[in-house]
Amino acid sequence: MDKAGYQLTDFLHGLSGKQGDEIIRRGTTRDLKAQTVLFHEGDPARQTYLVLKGRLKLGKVHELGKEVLIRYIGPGELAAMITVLEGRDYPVTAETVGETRVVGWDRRTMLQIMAECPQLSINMIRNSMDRLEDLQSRYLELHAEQVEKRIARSLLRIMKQSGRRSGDEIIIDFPISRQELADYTGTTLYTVSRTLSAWEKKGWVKSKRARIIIADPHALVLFSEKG
Amino acid sequence: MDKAGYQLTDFLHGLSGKQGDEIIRRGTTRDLKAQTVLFHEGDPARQTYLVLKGRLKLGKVHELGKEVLIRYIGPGELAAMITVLEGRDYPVTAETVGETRVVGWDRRTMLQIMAECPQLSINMIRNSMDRLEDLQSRYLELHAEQVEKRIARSLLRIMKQSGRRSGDEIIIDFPISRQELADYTGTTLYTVSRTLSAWEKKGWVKSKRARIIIADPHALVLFSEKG
DNA sequence: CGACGCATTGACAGGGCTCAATTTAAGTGG
DNA sequence: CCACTTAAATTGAGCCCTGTCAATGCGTCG
Repeated sequence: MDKAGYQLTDFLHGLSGKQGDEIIRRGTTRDLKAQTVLFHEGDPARQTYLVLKGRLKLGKVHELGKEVLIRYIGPGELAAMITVLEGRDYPVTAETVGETRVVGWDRRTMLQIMAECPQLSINMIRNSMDRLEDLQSRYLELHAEQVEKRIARSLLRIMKQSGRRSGDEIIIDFPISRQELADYTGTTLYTVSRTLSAWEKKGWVKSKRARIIIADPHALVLFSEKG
Repeated sequence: MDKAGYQLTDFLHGLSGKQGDEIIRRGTTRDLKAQTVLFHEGDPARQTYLVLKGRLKLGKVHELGKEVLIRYIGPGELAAMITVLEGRDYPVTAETVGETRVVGWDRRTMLQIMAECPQLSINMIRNSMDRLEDLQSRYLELHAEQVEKRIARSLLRIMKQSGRRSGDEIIIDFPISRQELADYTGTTLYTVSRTLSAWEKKGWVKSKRARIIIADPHALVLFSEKG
């Protein structure tokens, strides 16, 4: 959506095309189907992944059932840097959303590349600081804000990250279920469902099964900020 | 407490003493009194701080009153890296706990140092990944766990970070009020007070005004893990 | 000693989670 | 193209956890 924000978190930002190509060549590119699970079962090795196309859904599970959705990782962003730096498992689950292409590097290669190209380290810090800030805000909201407001903010956040404008409306262009929105917001699918129903009556959103269209972004923003 | 964990997050880890001294010399060392507020009012400039002694309390405020405590920053850790990398304000509040000594670098100096010494970037990434993971866990807990368990986990977390052993007991060796523990846990001081009172009857903790002693760490761990 | 801030405790209400029952929509195979 | 299956979404009812408010107690410091 926003090209500037994009490049800000882009792993390869600030490099020449040649350097970037070389770095990507040294990793293993893989095309993944929707709902492929990474990091755990079926994943060959501990690698750090760069998303080229599609989207990774990072989550964290508690005791059977309870789950939170940490973040969606879009093109240009890295996942599982921790495996490289600490050499241990990354304690989150990852699943692809839609057709996804990633590049993976193993620990040794990644450390080599970082040593050769300091700019990458800087980019990684920026990106992890951004994520930290994002999570800090959501942490605060989870404690301080009522569910409906939080749902609004979640929608807006996802919209900013992966929205596609169509006239006055904004379409979230990947499938997201009530359950997932609930996990992202920190609530239950029931509450999400009720809330979206209410908003649909007000004309703020339209939704089909796992598809959400924000019909009146302005109203949502107002609601999320004052209520 | 744990020297290994310490070095892991140490900004200067992996450098020779000489290099470290030189880097610190290029910043501005300052001694701060308890409850000095950083980052905002009274803070001369946007700087990145390294804590040498004492402790910084990072928080984030919502609308009047509501506040969450993001993290305590101990010796060897950095705060406000974002100001260096993005050149903008760091959206959290910081306050010193007890007598504290910090070194501050401005944006330009910091970038120079990083360029000269890539190891620092690596350390910064490690540290921010650790924090990210910590916050992810707390985010999950805030959503999935009941208050009492969360309070237990908060206490244990703080204990690990700043506990001092004394026989079987562990003393948290800086003053922490009910309100602060509540902000850290994501609850209210009333609930914290009730819970601590109950635990005191069970002999799990002892507490005086703003001082907490964990009398039976084992029981607390068991409780936090099962219930 | 008085005053202020921190802590305790009780009573109460309500937001939102839980559980259960339907309805709707999307696949699937004949 | 239609029955059939399965997953997602809706909606209602009830209740419990925990936040809110108010009153009181207690330790510390000027």
